[in-house]
Amino acid sequence: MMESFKINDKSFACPVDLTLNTIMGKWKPVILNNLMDGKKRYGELQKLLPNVTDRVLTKQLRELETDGIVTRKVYPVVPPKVEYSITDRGRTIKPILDAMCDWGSKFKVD
Amino acid sequence: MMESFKINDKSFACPVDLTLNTIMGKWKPVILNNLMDGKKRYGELQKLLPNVTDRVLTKQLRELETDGIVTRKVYPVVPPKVEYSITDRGRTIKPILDAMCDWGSKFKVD
DNA sequence: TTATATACTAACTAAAAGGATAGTATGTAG
DNA sequence: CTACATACTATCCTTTTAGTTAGTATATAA
Repeated sequence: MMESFKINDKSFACPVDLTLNTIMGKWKPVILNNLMDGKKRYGELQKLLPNVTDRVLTKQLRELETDGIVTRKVYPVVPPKVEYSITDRGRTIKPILDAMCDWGSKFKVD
Repeated sequence: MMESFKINDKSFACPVDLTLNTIMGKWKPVILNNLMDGKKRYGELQKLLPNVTDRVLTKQLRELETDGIVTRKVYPVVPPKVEYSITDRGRTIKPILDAMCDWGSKFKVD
């Protein structure tokens, strides 16, 4: 049988593919970088990422949640209050983000 | 003025975005991993990646070439012979691929 | 009673990425 | 003269991803 890599029911033949699939998404790296500094409410994330729409922000957060990278904590209050934080698994992604940051930084201009 | 990161005329506000944009593409990581072992002819890559079509393989190779990650050497013979190899810049991506490989490997199942 | 704040959801559109299939160019071997 | 090998290119289609705009729920404050 062929070896495979699984994260919440999605299967990949190659570990790199699994990783890319998990942390890709136009806004996921920024979201993660922000959450590395501590938990954030939905509205805070909105302000930190002014160019992402609600629909997309929510979607990326849900995917990260499904993959066990972030947790979503809902407070039963009105108006609603929801906090997002990074999980332990999520923290293990940091070396990758750092490596990507280092590589990309070599292309800085003025 | 805002800082930015540029790779062949594409601008990014964040180094991670530049990196993702450069190495993303469904087949780029595999292509790169294969080229790390040494140059390959087009037909060899085709055999190594049996699930990618010509159109897409060519496209990914061209993008990698444009970004200075691989070089394309054409021999003026018939039938054609073209060799792809990784550049020095391309080799610097290895730590990222390795980090992604390590992370994804934690999700291995039987 | 009305407005407010917050975190969404719905319906739709647009753009990007990837895939399928078929075809092209041409020196050389037979 | 014909077939062959190789590395593509051209069309068209499907899927995936992202973006736009508008709307919802509801305890509380005024």
